Amino acid sequence: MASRSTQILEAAARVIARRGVRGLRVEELAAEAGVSTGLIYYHFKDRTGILRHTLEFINERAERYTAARGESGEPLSPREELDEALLLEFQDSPEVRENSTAWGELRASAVFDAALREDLARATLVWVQDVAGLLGRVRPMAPAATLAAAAERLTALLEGLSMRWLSGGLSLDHARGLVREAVDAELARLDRS
Amino acid sequence: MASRSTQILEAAARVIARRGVRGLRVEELAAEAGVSTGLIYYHFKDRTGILRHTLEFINERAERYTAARGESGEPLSPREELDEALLLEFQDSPEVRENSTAWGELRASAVFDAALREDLARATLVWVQDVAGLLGRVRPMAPAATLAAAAERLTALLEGLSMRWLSGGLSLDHARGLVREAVDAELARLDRS
DNA sequence: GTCTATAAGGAGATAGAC
DNA sequence: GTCTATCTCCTTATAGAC
Repeated sequence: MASRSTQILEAAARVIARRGVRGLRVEELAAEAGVSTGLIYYHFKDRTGILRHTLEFINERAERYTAARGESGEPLSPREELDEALLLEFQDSPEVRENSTAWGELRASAVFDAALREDLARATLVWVQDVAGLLGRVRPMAPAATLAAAAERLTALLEGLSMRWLSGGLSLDHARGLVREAVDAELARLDRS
Repeated sequence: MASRSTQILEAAARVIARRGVRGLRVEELAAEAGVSTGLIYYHFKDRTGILRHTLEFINERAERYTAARGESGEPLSPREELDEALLLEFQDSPEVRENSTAWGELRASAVFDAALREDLARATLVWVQDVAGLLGRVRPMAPAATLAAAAERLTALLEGLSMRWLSGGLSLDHARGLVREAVDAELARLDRS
């Protein structure tokens, strides 16, 4: 039941992955979606409207594949769940790449656009708390503040590595290895505190 | 003895800190530098040339303040040197903020602009090796590959935290605390490998 | 080396037919 | 709802005078 709007937003995610938020051209989006530029303005008012709806669309989609992680397959140990949740960002599926790219673009745009900061801060907080929760299941005795700090570092590291991956300076395999070792290092640190 | 080129590049760093790489307009740069657009094209050929030279300029400036760190004041222990080198990125001086902003912009732009990727990868490598060298002086017995991986993580973490700082989601003090703890965690991991 | 003026080509947005 | 055609502004980049 992909409506016209959805069809355009899916195309927008692809175009943003290819050109970035600030490289998105309405005409290219129209071609990608197989519609006219006029129709896009009919549905989304203006360029900013396109962007806002696309970012919303992308967040919903990310929630969907994050949730799907737990449901399928055999039950995992807490450590395995943690690893999986973090490594989810380093897969070469178009959907993950599109989401990572858009997230990085959103983060970079927020530096110059106050309007984006609040949404981004909220989404970041949710992510950090999610990771802190997973860490807490691996080290149940660790204090909450320590878990939160470790989660902040791991998620910030993921963002940093993700940008290096997307900008071509880091292979997926290498990134995944670095993430695993970072989890090791953080867990070891939790044991000592 | 600031030459005209230098004057333009300093202005470019300020404009990029304000508008981003993709928000940089040659006309605004000209106004900021107090010169004409024509002169800018005379010196830098085209928009990409401006960007490339600005990246270079920023890296040199960062190296300068990185180098200046060691010279002044009392001699530091290897661990103190490492901490200082990493914490250098989290100061609220205009110069540091400009450098961090520009670096983040260039990283984000490189995702969509192949012309920037090579320079950026080279600059990243230099940085990683510098940090690996400092780590090696703290843990002289650690294997080079292990040091390199730790340096990759620490620098990627710095990039991630830096973006959060600049996009308003993280205070400088908090960022500095997280960096210190990350160094702890990485050093502890080096001891176990 | 530096400026002024302007060509040339995007890119966002709208009008009006169907 | 959807398309075609087009208007207008903005931006890069160059030409030519000084």
